[in-house]
Amino acid sequence: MTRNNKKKLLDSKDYIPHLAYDSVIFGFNGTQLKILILEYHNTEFFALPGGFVKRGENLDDAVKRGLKERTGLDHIYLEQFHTFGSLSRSQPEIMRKILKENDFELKDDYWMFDRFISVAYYALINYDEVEPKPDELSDSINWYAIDELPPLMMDHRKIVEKALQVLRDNLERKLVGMNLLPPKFTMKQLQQVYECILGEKLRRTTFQRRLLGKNILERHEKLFQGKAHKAPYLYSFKVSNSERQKEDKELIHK
Amino acid sequence: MTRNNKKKLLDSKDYIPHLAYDSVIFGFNGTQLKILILEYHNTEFFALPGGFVKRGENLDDAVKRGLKERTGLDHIYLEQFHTFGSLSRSQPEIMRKILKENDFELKDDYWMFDRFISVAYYALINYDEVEPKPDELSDSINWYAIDELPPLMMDHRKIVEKALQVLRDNLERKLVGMNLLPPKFTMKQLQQVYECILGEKLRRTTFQRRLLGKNILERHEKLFQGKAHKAPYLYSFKVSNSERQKEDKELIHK
DNA sequence: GTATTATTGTAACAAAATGAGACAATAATA
DNA sequence: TATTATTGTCTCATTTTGTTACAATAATAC
Repeated sequence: MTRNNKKKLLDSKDYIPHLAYDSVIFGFNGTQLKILILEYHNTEFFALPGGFVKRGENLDDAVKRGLKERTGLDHIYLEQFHTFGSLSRSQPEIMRKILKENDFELKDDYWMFDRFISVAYYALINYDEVEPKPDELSDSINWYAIDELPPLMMDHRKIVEKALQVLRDNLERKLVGMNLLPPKFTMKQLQQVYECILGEKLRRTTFQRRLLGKNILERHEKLFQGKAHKAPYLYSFKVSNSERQKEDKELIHK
Repeated sequence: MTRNNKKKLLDSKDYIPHLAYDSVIFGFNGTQLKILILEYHNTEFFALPGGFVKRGENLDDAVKRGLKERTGLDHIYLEQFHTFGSLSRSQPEIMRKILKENDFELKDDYWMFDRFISVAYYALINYDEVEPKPDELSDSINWYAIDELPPLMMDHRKIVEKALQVLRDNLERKLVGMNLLPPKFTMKQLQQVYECILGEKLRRTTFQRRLLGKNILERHEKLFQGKAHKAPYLYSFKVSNSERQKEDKELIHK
């Protein structure tokens, strides 16, 4: 595509103006808690994956659509956690630069340059199942450990921090581990998820006793890792992922 | 005002389209947990107090403005808890009826008949300090006990239930009691707030020991109620209301 | 005055949950 | 066969919570 053949902008008629969403997509690589960050072409702007809501589309569905496009995954564990609506968060010059560097034809009154209120969601996905795909506007989409994030544009840093705070609060109640780990995992892996999210070390024996005491884990065969020590058992959550999500929904809409 | 002299509609130029807020305003009358519900003129529509966001206004400020108008109170404890964005929640015929019964001139393409996404907040206020005022559109605004609500319009019932669910989750962490009680209160009053929110009875001695153990209460003089038994002490929260809110804000925005 | 009544504050003991350390079991390796 | 690192579990101490008991006390009845 050449500079003379500009790309067509998204039509304002198709989208709800002033409303966007941003998603904090968490994954666990076995050691670190990471999130997906994209970088826009030629701008050095790092940002959370986000998008807009179509006029005939449920808010939740818009977010699911965006996640599907970026990760290829359906049925992702998703939770809305805050809506960011301050005036100061809108910076039209940033959006202008992004579109310009992506060879879009620009109009001064284009709807994307308006003020936006953004509904933020976090998603929990199985790191290994995903091959993130950059979209049309972005150079790359990559995993970044939560304590090694690049400088993020606009208020995206605040959004990530709020997501982490809510994730922590939900750690026990929502069985967060289930959505960040493969179906079968060792007790050590589960503990590492907890430690990454809480940002502190936990006592091994207490953790094991407490988790087993909850009666939510099923024990399976041992995992022989080829290491010179006793092999750990594999565990899975008793309630399946999808059932658990259904329960949460029922709680919400009851 | 006569039928010939129709009222002027709010101008779409002043407000962000498709975006509204609703507020679940909790108060405690000493026995029951209540919320403020308004009834629109001549419609039998019961609804949560809500409003719209001005184009040059922070989302949070819009909600504070609405609360101030309805309760006369500044510096209310306020927490955003969910954004409702499903397609099915929008019912333009309801808004049409409300405006019609209030003698507004109607236009078919009026912005208020569009789809709305609503950001929901809950507020905690001291029941006794407030004299709720109906606005232009509503006959009345009254306290209703949470288990004796009238049928609410649109999805407002769901909004209330979600508010209660979040309030429960926040009960310990956010010192909810502080904002629902007068500055000085008895242990029994505090326990009643907890019981109303949780919807279950608590054991008196355990509750007292646990709350005193937290070291957040200050003991003051006794309250002589003229009853034939030992007079209870009055307590207050050690951290003042406003300081506590500041802490929460810092947590959020840090 | 004195006994009665209802409620409050706290102590005392039991039960449950958690902290901290010890130790046997066990895969691979030397 | 001994060694090594890690895992699963046990034990005992500590803390928290559940439960019961009981003394203190403000008003009232007598």
